[in-house]
Amino acid sequence: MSSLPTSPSATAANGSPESVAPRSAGTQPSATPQGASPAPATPAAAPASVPSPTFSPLYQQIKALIMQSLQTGEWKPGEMIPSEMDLAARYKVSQGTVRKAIDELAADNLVARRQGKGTFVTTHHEDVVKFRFLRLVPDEGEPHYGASRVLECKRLRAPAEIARLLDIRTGDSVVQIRRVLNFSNEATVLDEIWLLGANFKGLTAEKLNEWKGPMYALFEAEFGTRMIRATEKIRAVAADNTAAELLSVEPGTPLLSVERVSFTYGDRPVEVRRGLYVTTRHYYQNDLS
Amino acid sequence: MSSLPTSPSATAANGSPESVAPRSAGTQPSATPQGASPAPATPAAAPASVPSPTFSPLYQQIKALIMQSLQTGEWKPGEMIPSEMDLAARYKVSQGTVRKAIDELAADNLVARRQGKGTFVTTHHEDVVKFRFLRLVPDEGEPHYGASRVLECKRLRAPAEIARLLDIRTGDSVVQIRRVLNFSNEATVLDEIWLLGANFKGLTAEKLNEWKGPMYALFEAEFGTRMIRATEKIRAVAADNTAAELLSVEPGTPLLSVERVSFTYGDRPVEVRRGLYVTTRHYYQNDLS
DNA sequence: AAGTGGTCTAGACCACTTT
DNA sequence: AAGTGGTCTAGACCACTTC
Repeated sequence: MSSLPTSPSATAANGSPESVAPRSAGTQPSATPQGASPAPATPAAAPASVPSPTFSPLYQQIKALIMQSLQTGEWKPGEMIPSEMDLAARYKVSQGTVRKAIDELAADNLVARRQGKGTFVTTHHEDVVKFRFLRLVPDEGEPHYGASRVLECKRLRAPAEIARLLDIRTGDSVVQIRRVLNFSNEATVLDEIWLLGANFKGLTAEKLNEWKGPMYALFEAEFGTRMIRATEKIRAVAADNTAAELLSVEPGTPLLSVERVSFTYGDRPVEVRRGLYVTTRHYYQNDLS
Repeated sequence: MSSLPTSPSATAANGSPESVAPRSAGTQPSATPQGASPAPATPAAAPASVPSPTFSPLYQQIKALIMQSLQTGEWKPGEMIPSEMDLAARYKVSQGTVRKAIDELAADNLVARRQGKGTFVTTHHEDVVKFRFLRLVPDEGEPHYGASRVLECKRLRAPAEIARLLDIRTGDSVVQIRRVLNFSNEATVLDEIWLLGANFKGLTAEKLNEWKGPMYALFEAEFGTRMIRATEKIRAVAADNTAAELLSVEPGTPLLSVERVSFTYGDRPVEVRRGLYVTTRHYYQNDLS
């Protein structure tokens, strides 16, 4: 939520809302590229003061500006963002600085660079992204996504625990979904999902069932809510009667319990999900590095 | 294992084994910084030939060279590597190119930069690194590492499955370790570990029990084998009688099964590990991004 | 041919740490 | 004060894609 971080010399509100720093726009690199002193009388003495309360490098500020444009939908998922040269001109910084900002956005998987083509906003429609958020891999053969069967989709008031995780108040509106995922015709995942009510008005079981493809792609396309990060807490639990029946296993069968909180821009939590995975013919893949 | 990749213009064997490219070493940036043209008569026409069979950017070659020095132990875990300027002089490239190489090594967690101090080889003695390889977090309180009780440590011939994962032949020598990890005085992890026999001559239960600290730190310090990456396959399983007894749970209790393969330099597997985690008061933490 | 991202260089200055 | 990594710039050229 923080807007432009204050920078000792590089930032100071000037006229243009797009311009980041009041730097000398001339091609000649002046003696003080960082911080155009508004007091031209003492050009050399001015910028030494103020040892910077909250220093933020230029490229971080550019990154924040680009992220803001992503959030507001100026550049939508799947679209190309302006070229590095264009962004450099827009923000009045060098191409190298824009480059470094985009480097970080690419590392965060918010955008993807394609040489010769441009830089594109990532989307949950891509195969690559799917595997980032569903790490269940079959023992044999390639990952394959079966159909999602929605059992339930209703609005209700958030229980205390869910509200806490979503950073809302107990009783605030949430949407609850329950569904079963089949992998090669075997019930493999039972999901219980809570979504921020405010962000998902009009979400129904029909919409979910009609949708072919990842649920997050639907959220992104129809509700303008893009999941960009998640944390998971994984445990082994025993199947209760309900889960056992829905997953066609014996009660007491060990299941992987995956509690996920997903975040959108600004690190705002928008989804809590509790998945129960049958791991007899699949496993949860993780890489440590 | 691949040595210096061939590069169209930037690479060609010259005298110095350290020098990467036969570029003009003069301080004056010549008209052709890429590929010093020996024929100054036709400056624009020369370098177009040879469309590069296996192109590899300079900084990748530098990265490989630095990694080689890490592997051979020229710079040991915990030590500082030469400054960017020194490395630039050594490899006869610009500081910016060295910088980019180190950037990637830092992203891979092979080195860590510390502003004002230098760049240091990472080590498993650091707290930060521990959490990269042991992701079990208590429900309440801070992560705390209890003592490791070694049940067994013996040499044996690799079973087929282990041999396959370690990329050796069935029957080749391996070291097998079994141990229990206590977290705040509760048995929480039961590990069964297989190590490449060739790399761990002289490893005994005594050495393991005397060692205070992470096992990987011992491997790194005493056996020159540094784990830099691992993959894990996670499942939920039921405790058998042996595991139940050692972990003080009822037989049949759901446990997290974590099958890990760890790799050292050159992506060579050196360890296979099967852990059984009690997840009643702890959970496996994972971040998706 | 033109436009995109990717690499490489050189030099300036800043921030941090140690001497 | 000196040395380290961190930021920023400007310009050149390369590789890939599209027109």
